[in-house]
Amino acid sequence: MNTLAEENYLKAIYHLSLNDTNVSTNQIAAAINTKAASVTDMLKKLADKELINYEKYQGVTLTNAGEKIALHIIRKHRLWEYFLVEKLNFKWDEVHEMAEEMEHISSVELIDRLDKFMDYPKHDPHGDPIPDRDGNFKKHELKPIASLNVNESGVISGVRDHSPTFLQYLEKQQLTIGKKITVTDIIEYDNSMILQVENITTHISREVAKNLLIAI
Amino acid sequence: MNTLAEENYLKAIYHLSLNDTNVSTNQIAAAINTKAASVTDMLKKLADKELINYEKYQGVTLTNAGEKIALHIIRKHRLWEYFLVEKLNFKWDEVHEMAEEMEHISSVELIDRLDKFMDYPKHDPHGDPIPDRDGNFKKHELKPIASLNVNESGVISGVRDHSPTFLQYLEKQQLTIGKKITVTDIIEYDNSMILQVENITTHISREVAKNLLIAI
DNA sequence: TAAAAAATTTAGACTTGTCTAAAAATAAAT
DNA sequence: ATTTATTTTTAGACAAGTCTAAATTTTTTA
Ligand SMILES: [Mn+2]
Ligand SMILES: [Mn+2]
Ligand SMILES: [Mn+2]
Ligand SMILES: [Mn+2]
Repeated sequence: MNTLAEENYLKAIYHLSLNDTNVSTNQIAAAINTKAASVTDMLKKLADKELINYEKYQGVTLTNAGEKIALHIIRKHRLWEYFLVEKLNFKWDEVHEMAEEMEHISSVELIDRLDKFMDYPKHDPHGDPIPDRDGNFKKHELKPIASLNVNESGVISGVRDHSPTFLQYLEKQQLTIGKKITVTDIIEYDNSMILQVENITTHISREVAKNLLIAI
Repeated sequence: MNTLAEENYLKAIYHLSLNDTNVSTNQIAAAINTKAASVTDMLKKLADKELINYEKYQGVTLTNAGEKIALHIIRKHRLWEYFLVEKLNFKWDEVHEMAEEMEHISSVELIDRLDKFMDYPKHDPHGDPIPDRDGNFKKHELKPIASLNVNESGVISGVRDHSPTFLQYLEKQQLTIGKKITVTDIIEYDNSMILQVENITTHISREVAKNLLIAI
């Protein structure tokens, strides 16, 4: 099949494609923690395998075959994260690095059985959708809490920043997936927000409000 | 830590050490499906890391550090096999190849939690002992059914051949781990054996009798 | 115990994936 | 529309792991 390195490139390109239609060499290099020259080498290999569309200097897009592989890796990543949290009781800020390794386990039958074992979860611990075995998922439309006005509310459904420190902060503030929040005030001076989270009042910075997402 | 290749070499050396104190280059090459020249290269690297004791032309033994790593990989392999059979309902002949990949997942915390999740199993689906987190396990003494005389009996506790075809054959004959068997007759002509397995009578070849193990 | 056979190691080469430094192309700024 | 800055690609090198073919060592056999 594909090497571990190839899989990581395809996954990175997929994620970057969500923000930009054409993904640049430098973007990939930054995402994957390598140098641009290394990326160029790999892009040639992936293009040879017809997993990406690549024109020199013009950036890349995934072909259907490439996207299918990327989605399968993401499916595995998110199912293993769900397993680690729901079955092995890890916290949501602890599972990403382990899933980075587990997503490369190749057996399709294994991942389908794991999916069934957990009763076909639709979202991972961070609120991200889990593709089914055919790569399909309903992409829920989300928006940042920062876009709300006073007295508007929503249900926390995702995060834009997956770093452990951010996730730990949210956990401490009880700002976790599924919680309903209401904006009770916005401080004009710094655009920070006062939230009502169930029966708790919390004050979050603009920065946090931009990275915490609610269902539309 | 150690690379995937290094881990596979250490594991192979460990398994071969159970039969011979000094493990030869050719034995390793056969076990790992490589050429002797490649093995020699790797032995030098492992010796540099002080994971094996290596003297040119004399074969190798594991150091304590090397054995510890090997046992940890074997622990992971067998725990994942147990998981696949007990939680995901795979058959005992289907899990080895998947475990060959999963045994390289690095997190120690993950494997300890998996161990706890399954309530600290002592043996994998093939009857092999699962080392604890310190590498300790009680090596059960086993002997082949072939060593029994007429009217002697024992409990099936392991296999000497782990190939899917052998395991499938055993499954079909109900000759699975935990079953009590009694030798009711031995055919002198070919040394094949008639077994009573609970309320079923089965006829097995000498070859099979040598590879099916019972607790002493 | 000397010759033959088998096992092991060395030498040199190849692939994958990475890097630095330099060249080329594109984009931005005057 | 040039010049300047940024991005991307090429050139050449390196480490890990493997291979074949040849040399060396050990073991076996006569
Ligand atoms: Mn993740
Ligand atoms: Mn996630
Ligand atoms: Mn196995
Ligand atoms: Mn096993």
